[in-house]
Order: sequence, then C-alpha cells, then structure tokens
Amino acid sequence: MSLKLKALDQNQAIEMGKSCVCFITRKAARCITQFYDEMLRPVDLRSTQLILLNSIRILGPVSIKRLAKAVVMDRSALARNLKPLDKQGLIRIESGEDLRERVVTLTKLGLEKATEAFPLWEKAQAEVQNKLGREGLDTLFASLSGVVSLTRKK
Amino acid sequence: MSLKLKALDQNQAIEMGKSCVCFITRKAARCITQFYDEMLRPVDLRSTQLILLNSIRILGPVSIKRLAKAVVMDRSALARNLKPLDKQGLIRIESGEDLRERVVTLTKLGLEKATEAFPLWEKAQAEVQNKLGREGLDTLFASLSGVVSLTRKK
DNA sequence: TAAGATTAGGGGTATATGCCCCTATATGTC
DNA sequence: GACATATAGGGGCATATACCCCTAATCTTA
Repeated sequence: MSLKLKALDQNQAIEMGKSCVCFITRKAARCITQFYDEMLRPVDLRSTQLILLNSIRILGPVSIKRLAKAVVMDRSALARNLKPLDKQGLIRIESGEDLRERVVTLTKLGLEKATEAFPLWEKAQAEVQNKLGREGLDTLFASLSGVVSLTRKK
Repeated sequence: MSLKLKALDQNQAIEMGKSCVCFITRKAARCITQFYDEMLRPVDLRSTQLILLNSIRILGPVSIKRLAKAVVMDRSALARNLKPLDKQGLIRIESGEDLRERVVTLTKLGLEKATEAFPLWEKAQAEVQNKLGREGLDTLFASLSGVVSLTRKK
C-alpha cells in the first residue's frame, strides 16, 4: 500500500459491525450450533456430527468427494470430521473399486445413533420454528440458500 | 435407550437434511466466510480477524469478557482468536486496573490494517448486496438476528 | 477483617474448517 | 503400451470454536 489512506473512522467501523453479512452469519451459526448441540447432548453427538451421519444415511455408500460436495464442505475438512465418527464405530471408511476413492457407509451403530438423535433434533427444530414462525423459517431458508448459491462455484 | 425405536428411515433423513436450520446456517457461514476471506486475501486477514479488529476499534480498550459478549462468542475461544492478532502486533493485550481483567486495544499497525481492509470489505459486501438485493439483505439480517436472539441467554 | 461467593481469564481437550502441496491411481492420446 | 493429464485423498499448517476445571482477584457479609 503506497497510498496514504485516511484511517478507518468510528462511523465506518460501526457500519461494518452492523451490516457485515459475514459477521451476522457466523454469529448466527455459532448460536444455533450451540443450541442444537445442547439438545443433542443426551446422545453424545454434536450437530455437525448428526448432519454428517444423516447425509451418509441418505447418500448410502458415498465417496469423500461426493459427500463433501453434498454438504458444501472442503474435502479435507470433511475427511477429518469423519474421523471421530469412524473411531466411535458410527461409520465405516473403505477403499472403493476405484482405488483412489474412499467409500463411506453408515454402520448399524451409526444408524442406531441417528435414530436416537432424531427426536431430539425434531424438538430443537420445533423450538426454532416456534420462535421464528413458519414464515420466518421460510425466508431464513430462502436467504441462506441465496448466500450459499451466491458463492458456489460450479 | 431401553426403548426399541424404529430406525430412521430415508424420508426422515431427507427431511432433516432439507430443513435443518443448523445445517443451512453453518453451510451459509462456511460459504460466506470463504467469500470474504478471498476478498481479504490481499491484506492477509481472515474475515474473522477483521471482524475482531473492527470490534476492538469500536469498543476501544475493552476487556475480553465485554468483547466476547459483543461479538457473541465464547470467552476462551475469543481469547485464543486474539493470539494471532497479538502476535502480528495488530492489537495489544494488557492488564487492566482490575487485575483480573485483560484489556485489549488496537495498535497503530492494527488500525492501518483495518484501514487497508475496509475497501476490500466494502467490495465483498457490495457484491453480496448486489446478488441478494437490498430487501434480501434486510430479511436475511432480520432472520439471523432472530436466530441469535433466540438462543441468547441473559 | 476473615471467610465465602462471585468474577475474569488461562489451559487442557476435542472438534470444525480451509488452503496448499504431495502421492497414488485412473484416463486419454499417440 | 508409454507418457501426459486429470482426479481422489492424505498430511502439514493455521485458525476458529466450545466446554470444563482451575487459579487469582475482587466483592460481600457476618
């Protein structure tokens, strides 16, 4: 930076603090995650983990790559997040026919865990829906989907 | 769990995958964070870091506790997030009059960094606003604020 | 004022997340 | 079939985030 910029003033700072989409979105993610985490505590699962188990439940035997795309997450981050689930025996990770691939499957134990978690998730979800209202929830989804697709490449 | 539950079926799984507020919110947070991060790369700051610098800019010399409350973040998580900023000399952390407290201040270098980052942030913000529209942005904010206040204790 | 309660942070532990670079495996082309 | 290219993951590195428990400092109250 060769140019001498005028130092960020209080008004600009306040504007950033109030209107930053990244800030509000991350803040909300932290809050909502804590909320779901707390609801899921009885089954000893984090929200992120339930999300993964559930996605694996849906996508059946699935490669890391495809799963990562489905949950919109970095491949290597996903792979790491799978480790605790693997260690607990909730999923199985094996080589596929294509030897480059690793195929992820839900185990019996994993399905049981997801089954136990479901009613707790429903309760959390219902509470949120209750507070935000059906419409609030719909617009929230619409907006956030907008954010996601906004930044998706390919 | 002594009760034998009926195993989570595909429809339930799909419902969870499609409607989970936690999932969509985290997904959006990841996406938007990557977007802002990329825009901020030229000044070698992450979005989270800019958010913190900016909050410190606004709140002046501020204790960890108060800052954590302002950004709605766990105290100890915040303290750790401050470390890289401290190491880079962008902030200063010292003891306050109350010896239990640590007081955080923006340094000259930190102010410069925030100043350089501001136009980049504006650009990112403008792009998002462009895609979502003024109204989309407003509803997004309303919804997310709802989520945050929904889960705030005290 | 001394004992008990409250408050601010620190450190341990575990997860979540992304980028970059490297290796192994496929695939496509001559 | 040999070589160039493309694809799937793994590992290093750095940050982000939360919970729990512990210590130090302050405040309250008997």
